[in-house]
Amino acid sequence: MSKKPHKERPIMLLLDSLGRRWSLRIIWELQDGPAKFRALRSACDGVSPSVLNKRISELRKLGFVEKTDGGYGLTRDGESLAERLRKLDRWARRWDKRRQG
Amino acid sequence: MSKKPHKERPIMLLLDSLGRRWSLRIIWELQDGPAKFRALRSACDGVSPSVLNKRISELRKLGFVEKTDGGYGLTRDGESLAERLRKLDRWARRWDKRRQG
DNA sequence: AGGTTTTGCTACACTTTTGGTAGCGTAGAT
DNA sequence: ATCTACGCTACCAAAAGTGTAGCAAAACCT
Repeated sequence: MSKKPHKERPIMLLLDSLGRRWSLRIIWELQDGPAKFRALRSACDGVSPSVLNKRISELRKLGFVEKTDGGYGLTRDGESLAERLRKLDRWARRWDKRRQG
Repeated sequence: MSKKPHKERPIMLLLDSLGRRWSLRIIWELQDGPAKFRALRSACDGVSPSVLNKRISELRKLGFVEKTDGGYGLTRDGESLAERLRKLDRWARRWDKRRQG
């Protein structure tokens, strides 16, 4: 036992926030540099602006995204998270090979 | 250029599937061993059985979860993904400290 | 065998979230 | 003044998720 209640654990906050549509994708799309609202939107398969705006607010509140002069960009933490996504990307490729030969 | 279209890339499949509610959480909750449907359900804050069932099917199709004698458990790939989540957990704690001191 | 429990899971009505389109208000360039 | 690009809001439709009740099958007891 001696575990903190789930809701207080940072990982739970992450699993919950990032387990929402477009959250991870947005970070993924920002990894190569800042993007403006509309550009980011079309990079994310044309996600609706209302949702995009909501996600951006959430990600800013979590400290992953910030407004820069070139549009929206990743913060230090955002970059760090993006790096984890790149590792996941490599993992995903191996996983995919295993799946379908 | 020379990038594959997004939809064909494994990472996109992952970002899309795991970017759904409870997907990551389910894997997280299964990391300590198999769990039966109802136990898993209450571990996941009482997620509704319809959604849980849908998620389990998806995760099984992706090859992360399988039916074992003790309930639902992680496959090799599932374990591997769970290991990544544990790393994310450690990362999340550092991130949390940075945020709120 | 008969009865109780436990199990995975479906059905259904309801709420929340997301999708899709139109377009406003501001700012800068012409 | 006009045009363009911008972030973003409003609106409604569609999809996804919630919450509760409960069924059918299997497992567990006498």
